Amino acid sequence: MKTKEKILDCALRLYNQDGPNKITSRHIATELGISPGNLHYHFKHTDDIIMNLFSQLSQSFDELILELEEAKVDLNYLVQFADQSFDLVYRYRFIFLSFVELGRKIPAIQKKYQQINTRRMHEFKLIFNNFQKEKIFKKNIPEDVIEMLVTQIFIVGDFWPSNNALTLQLNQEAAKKHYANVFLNMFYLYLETPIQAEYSSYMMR
Amino acid sequence: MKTKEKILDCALRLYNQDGPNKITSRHIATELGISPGNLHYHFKHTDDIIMNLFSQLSQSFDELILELEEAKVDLNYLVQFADQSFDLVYRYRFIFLSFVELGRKIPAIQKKYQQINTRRMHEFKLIFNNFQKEKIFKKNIPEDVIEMLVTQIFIVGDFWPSNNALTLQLNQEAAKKHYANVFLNMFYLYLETPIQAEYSSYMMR
DNA sequence: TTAAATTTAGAACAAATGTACTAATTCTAA
DNA sequence: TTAGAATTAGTACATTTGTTCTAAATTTAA
Repeated sequence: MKTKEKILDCALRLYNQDGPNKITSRHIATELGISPGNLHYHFKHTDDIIMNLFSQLSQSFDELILELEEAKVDLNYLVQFADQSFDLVYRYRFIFLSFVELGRKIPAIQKKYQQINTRRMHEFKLIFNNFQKEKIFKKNIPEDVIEMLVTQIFIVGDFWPSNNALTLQLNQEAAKKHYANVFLNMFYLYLETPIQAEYSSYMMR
Repeated sequence: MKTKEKILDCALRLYNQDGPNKITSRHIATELGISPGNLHYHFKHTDDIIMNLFSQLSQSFDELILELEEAKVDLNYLVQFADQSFDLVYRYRFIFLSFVELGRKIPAIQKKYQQINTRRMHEFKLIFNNFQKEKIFKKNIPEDVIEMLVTQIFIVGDFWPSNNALTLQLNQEAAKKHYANVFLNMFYLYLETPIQAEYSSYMMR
């Protein structure tokens, strides 16, 4: 593996472990057994490492949403999307655990997040409208209640690692399972009654 | 006002403005026009200031929950509780915007948060069970769906300032209004159909 | 093989930051 | 009024951190 990749991998691991505030370029260099001079040859600024990791994350997210836009989304697909999203969020959890501070320090992060968020919120509104047409969702739900559901979904989807870190501190598998459940249950009551039963089986994985 | 109070007020303002990472004890001292020596006479460690502010917050929260535990909670009361909670969260928003990092740096913060969280989650489960008995909530909702609702509620309740900071960046009044709506709409579908209409009027404030 | 490019180590510098220390000033209570 | 306590200012020090610089080592390509 190239040194540049090694630095990114090591940084991701240390950031996830101790948070980006506690980890300095010297920590990363020491952990890798290279000199600080070498590290800064590959990344002039320490923030470039964080920005680089964020770019990895946002690219993966872009790909996920692109698939979503092009697929025929049914309930099954939605569960699968949630699964993949949760994996991604866990992999780069240090970003979500310090999102606001990173966004402040590195404006490009905040800007890109806004793009992704706008796009996925729009996409989910379409999906839910479609669910209503196809009688997966109940028909008689006010427009703005659905609108708010989308906001709720993404707050939970982005900040479950923070909730986990502050309370239960579940490990990867347990956390994923628990919060994917919390997430998917957000639209349980939106489902048509016959679908609810079918949907429950997804939950029992 | 005593110097100690002035320091706390000023720190709260600056932390809310720029985040606790960017603000040092020197910043606070300069802003107040006092010397760093003076500031550290009142707070030996910079983190003591943060801890002190967090104690203010958690005390207010404790009081809110105590009221909740002792009151006969109906829908009206719940809306009022949400309102007060949102005011409190906004007032100390810097904490919620950096919750995980602060919890890591100052373990007492994390510990106290866990206490509060356990308590309010327990209380909300009781309230919702009661709502089912009193036919405010629908009867045929699975136990664990209600259980998850409580988790969802507190993730949204604690991290709406983060979502706001990263996306819409609404100011105090607009943010409160918007996210209180998002929050209260989380249990719209849980309400018995006749109650839903009545409940809508609360939303239109 | 060898010259150029790339990579690396290690030292050094500057700025920031928490905090300790000392002396002066102000306040308080007898 | 005055001695002691509390408060304040200002300086200084140690540590951390990002970053730069120089020279050595290694790799690459002709």
